[in-house]
Amino acid sequence: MPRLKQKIRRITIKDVAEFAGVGVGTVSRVLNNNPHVDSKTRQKVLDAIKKLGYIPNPHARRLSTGESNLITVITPEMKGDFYQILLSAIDEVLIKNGYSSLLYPLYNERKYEGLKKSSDILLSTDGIIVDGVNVDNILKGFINPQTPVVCLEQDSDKYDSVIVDNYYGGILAGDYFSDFDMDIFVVTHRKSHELESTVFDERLEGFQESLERKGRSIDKIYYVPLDWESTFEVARRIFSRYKRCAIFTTTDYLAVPIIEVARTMELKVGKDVKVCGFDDLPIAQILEITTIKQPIYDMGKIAADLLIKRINGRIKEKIKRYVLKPELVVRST
Amino acid sequence: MPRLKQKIRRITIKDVAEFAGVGVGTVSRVLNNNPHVDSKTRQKVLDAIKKLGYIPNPHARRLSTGESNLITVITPEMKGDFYQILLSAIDEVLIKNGYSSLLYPLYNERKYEGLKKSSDILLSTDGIIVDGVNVDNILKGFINPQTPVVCLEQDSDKYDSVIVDNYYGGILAGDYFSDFDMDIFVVTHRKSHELESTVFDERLEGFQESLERKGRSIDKIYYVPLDWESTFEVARRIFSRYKRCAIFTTTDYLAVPIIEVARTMELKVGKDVKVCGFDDLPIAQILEITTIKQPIYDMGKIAADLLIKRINGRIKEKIKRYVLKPELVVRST
DNA sequence: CTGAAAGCGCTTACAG
DNA sequence: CTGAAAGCGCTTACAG
Repeated sequence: MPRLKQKIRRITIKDVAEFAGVGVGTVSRVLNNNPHVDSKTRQKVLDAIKKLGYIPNPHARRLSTGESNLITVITPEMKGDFYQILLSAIDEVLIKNGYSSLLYPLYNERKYEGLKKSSDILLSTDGIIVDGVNVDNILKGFINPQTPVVCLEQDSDKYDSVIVDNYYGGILAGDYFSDFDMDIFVVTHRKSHELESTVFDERLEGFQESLERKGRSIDKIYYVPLDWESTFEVARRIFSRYKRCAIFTTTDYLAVPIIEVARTMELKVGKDVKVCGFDDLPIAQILEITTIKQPIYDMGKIAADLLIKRINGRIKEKIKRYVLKPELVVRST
Repeated sequence: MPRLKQKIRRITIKDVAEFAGVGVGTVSRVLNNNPHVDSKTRQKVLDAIKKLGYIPNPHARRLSTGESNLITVITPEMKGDFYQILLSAIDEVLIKNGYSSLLYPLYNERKYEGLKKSSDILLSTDGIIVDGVNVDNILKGFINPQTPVVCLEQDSDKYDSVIVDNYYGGILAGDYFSDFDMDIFVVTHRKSHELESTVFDERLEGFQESLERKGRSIDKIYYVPLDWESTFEVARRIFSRYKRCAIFTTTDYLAVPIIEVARTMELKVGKDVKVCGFDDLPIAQILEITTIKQPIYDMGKIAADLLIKRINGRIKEKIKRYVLKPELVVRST
């Protein structure tokens, strides 16, 4: 005889059934919009629910059905427009299929540890989408082997993956820049932490490779943290010496301060100063930045679709792998 | 006889018990680190768990205990350092008390609707922290009346709240500026959406009030969206006319582009151009921006502490209300 | 269309 | 220290 510890008794489906004078099964059917319920009975139940202020217990439902209708979405961070778009795309697909997303951004070291420790969150969902970070370390042994996982922006030989050909994107930028008769600089970010993405390096490599093929080379690479403070400094340093140059930034995010400094210094951006970013973030569209467009929305959509299909067992193949191609979008910079 | 739909059978506590030759109760005790288990028995169980690859089912646990050890954290968005700090502070308290946070950022309209509709997420947690957005609309009727709620940066006459005196912060900035013998401008953001915060207006009001008391007034208010693109434009417009002025931005975030433009135009920031922000974000510390410091970390910590205490029934009062005072931090701008 | 009942996988007071 | 069993609040196949 457990549970003597006096808890506040919640209103349950049983209370509703009693009040409405029906069986619990009928209440459950009403709750689940089962059409095989007489409309009068349905109304009685609905009234009882309202009267008693009944609120269903999702845990009981999940235990009973074996499904949570929840999807865990793990991201390395959550700042910036990129994730806004990605998550919107994912949410759209999930909602359409009756799922909700459970966001788990690893915005600090502790959050990462927390994931390893209290895998409770991962265990309670029907599927997992992991962006950017290497999952095999994190998930191994913590989740049910049956739980489907889709990797985004990260290769995996264990799970499905949706990746973007960042190297190819770099090539595109390099091909575009190789015609310019000016010094070529790169402003990029160097991975400084296990959890950070390697995409910047891949983009840089492609860029370098393309230039070499065309007999050109990078005149200088500036490494900056992923923030604007430092990039402003770099931009001022560059433009105090060079009034004419081409700059490739491995993300649009870093292009912004550069363009702003150039404009403030009254340099002709798009003519004397060429800038090409990467990602095609909303800010690149607003500021009309030439960029390598990454299909962020598609990435999210494809990943979510894939996961849903896996959950429903609608995929036969062992492991699926999507490689999306970025494209050059020439705008005014 | 339900559940004929052939599901992949999970390994359960029962399998482990059988394999280890003990009762399920004992397995449960091992799982929950109950000290009253013989160390040999414990080892047998542990071996069985490993052998079978057993993974506990959190839904069953939650149904049984009536607790989820989960806290929902609702924020109006998730961009920027502010939330990083706030969430870190909250997480720290939660983890210490054995809880995990479930992040629910309302980063778009759909997400907001989703919250109203699928209240599943809210229903499954032991408590809720809501930042910025007005909760009464959202939560009314959706959550258990027993579920404790703490409002952050938002007053409530229904729930506990932790707020910052933004008006007073504006006063502080006004008092500071009133001595400067130069034109005074404000760059701020106007609430354009139900979900946006009203803190900027409160700060502006305090600022205005203080200046009036000192016989001064704002020469011009610039309203911008909460992004840097527009703020750059505004900054260039201001500095093309005024080489000497004092600018109050209702958040540090907006101070950054202003300072950068001023510096790039080689104006003397801190001497000819005075800038005071609000929040004391990390960026304000890095760029040494004078600001009105908001105790972000404390806000999160106090809110989380309060919620935990509520959950544990350690608070008698009907409604608790904390009002934190911001303070002026004079740095180099 | 509807009710009674089994079962989902745990926890825990009880009785050894 | 340990096992048997009740109970958490749902869903659903079964038999009307």
